[in-house]
Formats: sequence, structure tokens, C-alpha cells
Amino acid sequence: MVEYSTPTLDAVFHALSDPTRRAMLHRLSTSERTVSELATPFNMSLAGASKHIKVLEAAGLVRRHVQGRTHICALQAARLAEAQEWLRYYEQFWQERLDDLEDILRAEDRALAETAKHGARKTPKSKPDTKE
Amino acid sequence: MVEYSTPTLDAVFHALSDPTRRAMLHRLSTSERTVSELATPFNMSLAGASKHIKVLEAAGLVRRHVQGRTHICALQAARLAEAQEWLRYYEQFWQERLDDLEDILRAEDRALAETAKHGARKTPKSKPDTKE
DNA sequence: CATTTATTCAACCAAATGGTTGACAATTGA
DNA sequence: TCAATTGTCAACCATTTGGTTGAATAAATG
Repeated sequence: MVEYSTPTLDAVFHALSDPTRRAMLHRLSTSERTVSELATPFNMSLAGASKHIKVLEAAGLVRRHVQGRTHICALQAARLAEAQEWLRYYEQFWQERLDDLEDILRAEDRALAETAKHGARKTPKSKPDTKE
Repeated sequence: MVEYSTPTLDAVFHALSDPTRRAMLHRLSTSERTVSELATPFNMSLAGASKHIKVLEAAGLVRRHVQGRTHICALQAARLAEAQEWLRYYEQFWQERLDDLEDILRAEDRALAETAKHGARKTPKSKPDTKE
């Protein structure tokens, strides 16, 4: 079973379960930022934002270096690769389901064509819209 | 910005942040299971396990159908695809870092070779093992 | 029909989480 | 040197989470 280091996955997925932290990661994907810069867009105290950054740091998703009184944060993406690896195992399942869905829709189309040919049954007026 | 439906990502990543729930998903990847079967490997009450299944269900990762008094659960992977899509944006960053790491190691090797040639400095005995 | 099985529910509890506030430390700038 | 800035820390609070227990419900079985 794909069981990557569990505490790491615990922490990474937990860090990602909060929209504020995901937004912070996104901002760090464009450039390094100070703690205050990361905190700025959020309607919360600096201490609150600092806590979120600590969570990201603890999960290994952010690293920081201090210049004077300024803490510069940077994205550290390696642990996201671990999360991606974990998810990769399930790729076959959402691919399968998409294939299954296609098969089901095709079978339904054939069934409707058959009943229309025999005229034995009224075909339902509303049928799945496959155009989308 | 890749901002997929946030509440969905909240719920999905939160569901995945617990090792028990990840293990349950893995068991469902081999076949459908009853609630009791899912609960069995864990040292917790049936009600506790039932709560975890509810979290997975609320996140859209599991669906169930009831046969008599038995609740049959199945994996529902589509939302994992959304999580994967979110992570895909960061792929460039862990790829970059791996490239950066290689560059750094190569630069170090060159520097060591230069100093050995000039004999001006003792080269350190221990250096990064690049064989791995 | 009584008993058993499968599972959820409500109530409870401890721990964790997310946020605030005020104090404090380190550094910068005037 | 002092005020301002950057940021963390501790204490606090409300909410959420994860788990248990006993009761309740629905369905299957004898």
C-alpha cells in the first residue's frame, strides 16, 4: 500500500485543508514574501497569520530566513510532491469512473435508439444532455 | 490563480489529513466494503469509525448504498482529481528545486576540483555523496 | 415474534484548532 | 538614544475534531 511517511502526509494535508494557508502558498509561488506581506490580504491579526505560517512551516511547505527583524518566507514544494504521489495511486479510479460514465451514456443512447425503432415504448422526452 | 471550489478542497484535504481515513480509502480502492468491514482494522469503536466514514462522505470521497441493514461503501475518486489539479500547479516548483539541487552539487564539485588543482587549500574529506 | 446484527444517534469528554489581545524582543531608522 | 517596525509568544476563548458509551432504529434470522 502506498503509505508514505504518515505524519508527513497528516501535516501536509492538514496544512492544505485551510483556504488561508492555500492562498499563502499561492502567493509564495510567485516570489518570496515577508510574514507581513503574507498576512496583509487576510482580515486577521498578524499573530493569527503568523500561526498559519507556522503550520505551513511545520508541514515542510514553507521555509524562512531572517534578515534583521524581517522574516522572509519561501515556498518549499517537495512535500507537495509526496502528497501528489499519494494521490497518483487513485488516478486509476477517477479515470475508470470517467470511462464508466461514457459507457453508461453510450448504452443508454443505444437503448433509446432500439426502443424508438420498435416503437413499443414511448421514449422519454427528457434525456441526458451529452453536449456539455 | 488556481482556486477550485474552496469548500470542496477544504473538505477533501481535511478528510485526507487523518491516517485512519486514508487507510479507509485505500481499502475501498480494492473493493466495496460495509461500514463494519471498514471499521474492523482500527482499534476504535464502530461509532468512531462511522464518524470517519461520514467525513469522507461529506467530502465526496465515499458514497454508500444501503442493502437491508448493511451500508455498502464505495470509493468516489472524482474529488481527488480536483485535489490533484490543485497540486499540479505546484509541480513546477518541486521540479525546479530538484534541478536547483543538481546545479548546486555540480558547482560544489567544480569548486572542489579547482582548489585541489591549486593546492592552496586542503579539500574537505567528507563531501556530498552523489551516488544515491 | 423474539433475538441478533448493523449502524446511527445523542450526549459527553479531552484535545486540537483558529483567532484575538497585549506584552515582549530584535532590528531599523530618525 | 528613542520611536517605530516586524514578528513571536503566552494567555485566553469559542469552535471543531476525534473518540467513547449507551440507546435507538432498521433489517435479518431463527
